[in-house]
Amino acid sequence: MPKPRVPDANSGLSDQAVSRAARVSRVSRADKPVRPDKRAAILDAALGLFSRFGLHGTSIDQVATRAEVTKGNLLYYFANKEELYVSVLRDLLDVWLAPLREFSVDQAPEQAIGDYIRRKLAMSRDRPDASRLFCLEMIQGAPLLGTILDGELRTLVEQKSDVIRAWVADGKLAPVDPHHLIFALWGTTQHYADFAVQVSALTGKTLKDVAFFAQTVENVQRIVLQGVAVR
Amino acid sequence: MPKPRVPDANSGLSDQAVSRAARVSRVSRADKPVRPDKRAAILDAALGLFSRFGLHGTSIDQVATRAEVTKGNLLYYFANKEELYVSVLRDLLDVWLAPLREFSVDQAPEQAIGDYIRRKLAMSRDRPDASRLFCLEMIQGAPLLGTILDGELRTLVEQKSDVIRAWVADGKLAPVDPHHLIFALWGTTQHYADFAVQVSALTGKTLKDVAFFAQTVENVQRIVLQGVAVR
DNA sequence: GTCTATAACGAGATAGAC
DNA sequence: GTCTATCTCGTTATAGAC
Repeated sequence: MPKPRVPDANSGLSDQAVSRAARVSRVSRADKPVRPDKRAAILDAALGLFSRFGLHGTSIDQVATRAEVTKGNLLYYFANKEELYVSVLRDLLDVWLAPLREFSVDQAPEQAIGDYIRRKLAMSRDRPDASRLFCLEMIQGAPLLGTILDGELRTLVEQKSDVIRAWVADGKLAPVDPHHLIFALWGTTQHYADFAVQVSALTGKTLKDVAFFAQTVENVQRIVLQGVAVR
Repeated sequence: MPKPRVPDANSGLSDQAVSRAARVSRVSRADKPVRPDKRAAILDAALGLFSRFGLHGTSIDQVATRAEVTKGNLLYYFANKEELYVSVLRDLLDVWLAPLREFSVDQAPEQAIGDYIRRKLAMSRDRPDASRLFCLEMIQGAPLLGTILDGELRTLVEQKSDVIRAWVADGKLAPVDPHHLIFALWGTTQHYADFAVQVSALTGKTLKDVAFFAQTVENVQRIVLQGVAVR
């Protein structure tokens, strides 16, 4: 039996690489949801589940159900479960690395670092699933991301580290090790995505809350910026 | 065949919740490793696997093999997989909360925060498995830890938050929101455990490396302490 | 308490009709 | 391209001998 689905309007979430326009299903005529391409719907459903329950905690059937396709159909698009998982990961890599790529050399250090914090926190707010998925990968030793990420990320990090080193040399920044500064930036910002449950349990708030988001940006910026400022 | 188990004195596991004397297997006569109690061996093996691959990524058989018991025997000690998992979690809770418990009211803020950073980083070094396991739990929405942790942790955090608030009120600390400061402390320190693969991929070092550990403590302390110092 | 054997089930993947 | 049916295997959990 065919199942009628509730249309569900697309409340435009627009701008930024951070957004996820392709995710939302649109309505064609009356009741039948139309997905531009089913592949994207599957990837999207998979992301949502993998990022919470991991590869083994998620069944193909669950993904299929969520994507509103059958298991058989899913396996027409993706040869097997692992291929699906890796596809999700690879598709997400650019989004994931975007904030660091934008880490600007041309700005003053406080500006560059402050902006980076804001972007990363926006990522934690808009794409917590991405954050969680990469976190899960890391915890397991990045078996499937290993090589892909290692080379690309390493290069990127070394680039940005050079910038930071230059700032320190120019006396524009307190003498911090670039790697540790970057880890601190990652740690403080990703925490709000990966430990969102804990954050909301303790504060009663979510980054979706506009005021709380602003307050978070402000606090993280204050701590880190003052932490690396020249006295 | 019944196997003779050496009673084996409990060589006091002494200092710090952070150490893990019970893990190491010892040799009795010639070649046979003797475990004080099998239950502990199972819990230990389970922790190692669960903290990497999660509940669903780990099979009972793998745990049994690692603990050097049979699957059947394991299920004599723990009724089912989930009970084993929860036992691991519960046994670890005190260890996990220890650093925050020691967060001292009697010290000066810089001292208290600096010490806390050191203790948390020592935890990331000595018990990365604990850190990873709780991280996995959080990512999944803490389904099994939820109530246990929520109440206890919440109380503890509120206590410490009051201390921080008092410091701020007394002008001993820059005006930071206690919650965000605590999140920053957690994020920066736990990152070295949960993302250890990434850290070692980018720096070539581990917290086990004495010099790197010292350097890490120093950098994190510098950033955070200067970040919350009164100007 | 500890073992082996096996029942019972879930999930990944394939086959083949439409 | 999409579906249903089915094969197959790994895993959980139980039964029962020792």
